[in-house]
Amino acid sequence: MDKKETATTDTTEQRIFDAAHEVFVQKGLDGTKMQEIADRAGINKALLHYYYRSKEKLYEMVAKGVITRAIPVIRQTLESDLPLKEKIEAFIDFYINLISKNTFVPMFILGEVNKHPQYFVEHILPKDLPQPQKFLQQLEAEIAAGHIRPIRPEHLVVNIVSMCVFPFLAKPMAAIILGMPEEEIKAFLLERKTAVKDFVFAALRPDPTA
Amino acid sequence: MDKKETATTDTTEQRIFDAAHEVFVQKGLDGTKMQEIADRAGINKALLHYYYRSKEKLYEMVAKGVITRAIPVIRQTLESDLPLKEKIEAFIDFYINLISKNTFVPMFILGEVNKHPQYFVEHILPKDLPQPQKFLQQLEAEIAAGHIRPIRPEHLVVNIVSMCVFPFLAKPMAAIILGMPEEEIKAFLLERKTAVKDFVFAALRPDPTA
DNA sequence: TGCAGTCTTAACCAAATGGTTAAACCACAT
DNA sequence: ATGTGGTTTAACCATTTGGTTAAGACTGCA
Repeated sequence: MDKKETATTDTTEQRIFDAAHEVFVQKGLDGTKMQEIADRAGINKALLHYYYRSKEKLYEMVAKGVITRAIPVIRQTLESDLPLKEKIEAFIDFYINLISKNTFVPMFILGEVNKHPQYFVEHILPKDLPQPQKFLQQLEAEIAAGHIRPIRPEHLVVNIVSMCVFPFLAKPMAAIILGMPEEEIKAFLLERKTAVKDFVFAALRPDPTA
Repeated sequence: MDKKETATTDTTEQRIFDAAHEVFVQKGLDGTKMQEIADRAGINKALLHYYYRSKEKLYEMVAKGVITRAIPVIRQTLESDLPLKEKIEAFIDFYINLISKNTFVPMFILGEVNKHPQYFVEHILPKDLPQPQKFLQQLEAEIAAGHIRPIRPEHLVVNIVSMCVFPFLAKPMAAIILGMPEEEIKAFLLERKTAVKDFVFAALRPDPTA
């Protein structure tokens, strides 16, 4: 019997998982010490190995948890039948809401992807990723109909994701460079929900000569 | 006499610095082992401490080097007297050129900023950062003159930087999600020089009813 | 050639780190 | 009360890690 199948709230196993999630997400695989997870979970370090066998396996479970929590909603957003404009709005809302509630997560994912790309692709990323094809096709149809300005669809997707995610990544530096105190930068980041939509739709307006 | 003042090309000290730069930029402070730097520099590990005294001091010098190499050009771009459109173009060109030649650097900077924000601000970031005020004022003047569509200047700056930097950060994942092989993703990233400009200027067009 | 200063090496050190072990503890069933 | 299986503990282990040390090698100068 696999021990992990019996996990319920507030068991030792779950407490370890929650603590590990917090620490791994902040400090990544290399920066996380097992003793720190144990301290945070309020347990003896040997239990980490009793329940999860190794640091790497614990990390793998945590990382998979982080990724698989986002996947269904990304998939729903990308693959739904909503009209394009509403889909873009839903996508932006989703991304900014998700990240503002889990501010360490994007940095964690990107950090680990860049540090251990092979490992991440083979062990953490699910095989059935959401496919942007439907979204891209919708975009192409709107361009062909002259409703929006021509743009290579991949660039639009990358632009939107960039503008949603990066400001959270760069928050400490942005606060300094833009001269914003903590409360102000927080408000600024939430304001980006409307700012990004506004910018994207402004960019997508057809040329007046078209 | 401060040993570091005598550094010239291909001395042991410089070889250590170059090796440390490569490893720190890829693996960050936590993930970097001193033996690895020594191996890469082809020297005995004790020399790391002889020349740089500690891991932290070596890291500090490398990180400062990374930051200070970019600052003068960012400052020139932001604070120059170029017209706004040309300034935006120069900024985008600069950022994408810089990053495509140092693909690990943005991840390094963001990683370290997020992991050790206090330390980074106090020890690595120079006190005299480039000020975006002139750029922001130019933008406000153009908005007031009706030449460009109203946008909160900070959002525009953040949008531009986001679209320049993030795609390089997310390259491994983007390649998978967009189904692009290595050569194609490279070309795609360089293509973003024109794509980002195009998008930004499209977004800044005044509304036809204005 | 000798000397002093600098550079380099190999061995060593103490602490940290991920992991192991055996015994104690706990709950439940007989 | 005893046995059993599962959980937890404290001590321990081997390796890794950043750093130190002392001796040898090298260089430049008188």
